[in-house]
Amino acid sequence: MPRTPYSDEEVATRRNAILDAAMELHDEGGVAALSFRNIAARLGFSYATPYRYFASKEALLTALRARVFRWMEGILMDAVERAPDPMRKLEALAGAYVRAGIDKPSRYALMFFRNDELSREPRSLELVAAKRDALDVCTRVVAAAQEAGVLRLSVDPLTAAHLFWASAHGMVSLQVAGQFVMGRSLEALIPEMIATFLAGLERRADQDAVDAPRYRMT
Amino acid sequence: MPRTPYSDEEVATRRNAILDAAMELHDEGGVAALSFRNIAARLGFSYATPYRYFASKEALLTALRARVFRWMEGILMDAVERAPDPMRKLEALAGAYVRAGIDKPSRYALMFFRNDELSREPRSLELVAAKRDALDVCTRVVAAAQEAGVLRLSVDPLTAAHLFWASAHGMVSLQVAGQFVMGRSLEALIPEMIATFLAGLERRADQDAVDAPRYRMT
DNA sequence: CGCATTAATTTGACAGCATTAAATTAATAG
DNA sequence: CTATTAATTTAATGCTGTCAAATTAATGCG
Repeated sequence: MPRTPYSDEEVATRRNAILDAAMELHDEGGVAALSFRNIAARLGFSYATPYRYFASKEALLTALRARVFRWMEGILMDAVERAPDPMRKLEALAGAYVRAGIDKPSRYALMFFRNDELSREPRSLELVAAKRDALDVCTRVVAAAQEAGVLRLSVDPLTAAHLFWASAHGMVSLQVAGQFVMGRSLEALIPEMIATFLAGLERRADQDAVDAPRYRMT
Repeated sequence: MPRTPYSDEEVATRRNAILDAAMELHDEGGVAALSFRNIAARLGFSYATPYRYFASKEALLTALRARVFRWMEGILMDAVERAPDPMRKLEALAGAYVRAGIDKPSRYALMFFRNDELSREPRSLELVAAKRDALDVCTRVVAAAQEAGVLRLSVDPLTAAHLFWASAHGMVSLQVAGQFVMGRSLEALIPEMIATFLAGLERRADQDAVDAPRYRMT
């Protein structure tokens, strides 16, 4: 005799609709424009309805973050697929990452910047998986370059991928935050960064194989 | 016959008191705990009083950001002074930067993360100067290492300082944001990053001087 | 059909926030 | 003591997230 609950697909559809609206608002006006009330108004229902589908705003932001990581993963995979050889895949990967971050700074900020930066992120298998898959794209390209013999590594590919990611992330987030001094253009710095980084990986491989290191951390 | 306005020193004193309280609150509970009402309550006056000294919360955050950059500059200078030789100064600089960011993540986040990431930062000579001075510490150390002959550069010291900063920033902010995959410790990655980066600078200097580049961005 | 039952949604309410305008207090000079 | 002006406080507005209560909607039974 009772009313039947929504099926899983119906719930998923509504969750997706909420996330679609949230992404639109976020793209348009940043995280400041993202409120349950705005989302509900855009979808035409009341302001408390999202609570049926997301326990809190933090939970909604976590789901949105996962979406943005998936979006970035798609961009990276596209760029890698289009590039002809392993070295150009590495180049394309870094370029696509940087371009995406600069084209959509609010999305990039959502990936990494948190308002309550002291509290731990709520557990979300979805988000963890999305992050892992995005990093995996990078790791695979690095490993492929190594296997093809065009990039010798002094560290394992996962470590190299982390370092590569950190370099690119540092560039993008400093740029997005407007930290670079006047007259420095990112277009000029990014190739420098990539070239320096790759040369550093190779140099250290040489040193490990041939010579005593010129510089070594204690 | 009128009441005399506050002198510049009195105004500065009150501004400083507000910023002190703001820094305390921010250190304790992050940016979420930082409200005009909390600051005023801690100082024992009413919630609208800060508006006499800061036009908006964004203006207060800008002033606080400048303070944090000054704080970081002091940490970097201390570390550099203590180190005996140019190469160890570079090492100490990077180490101190990373350690400061990880020890005080909320301060580090304040330096670079903004809530309304789309709007431009309000003009503030104070903040611009603080940023420049902090970067100058890095540039000087890089230039000193170059002049001492222990670090050959393929780019000018300012560019190298930017790249160095971006590398360190990428590591710290990924760590602070909890992005590194399980089992990766920052303590292990940071020396890798520094060694790779410095080796890359030198390798490229070698290539420019001696040989054809193994890899070059187009 | 009416009706009970349960899900989904809406509405109301609360506390907190930034911000501005009006009201109030404090200090000074005649 | 009082007029004048600075500094502060209070009031008020319109946001926000969040929860509880009220309401609407859908279902199956008699």
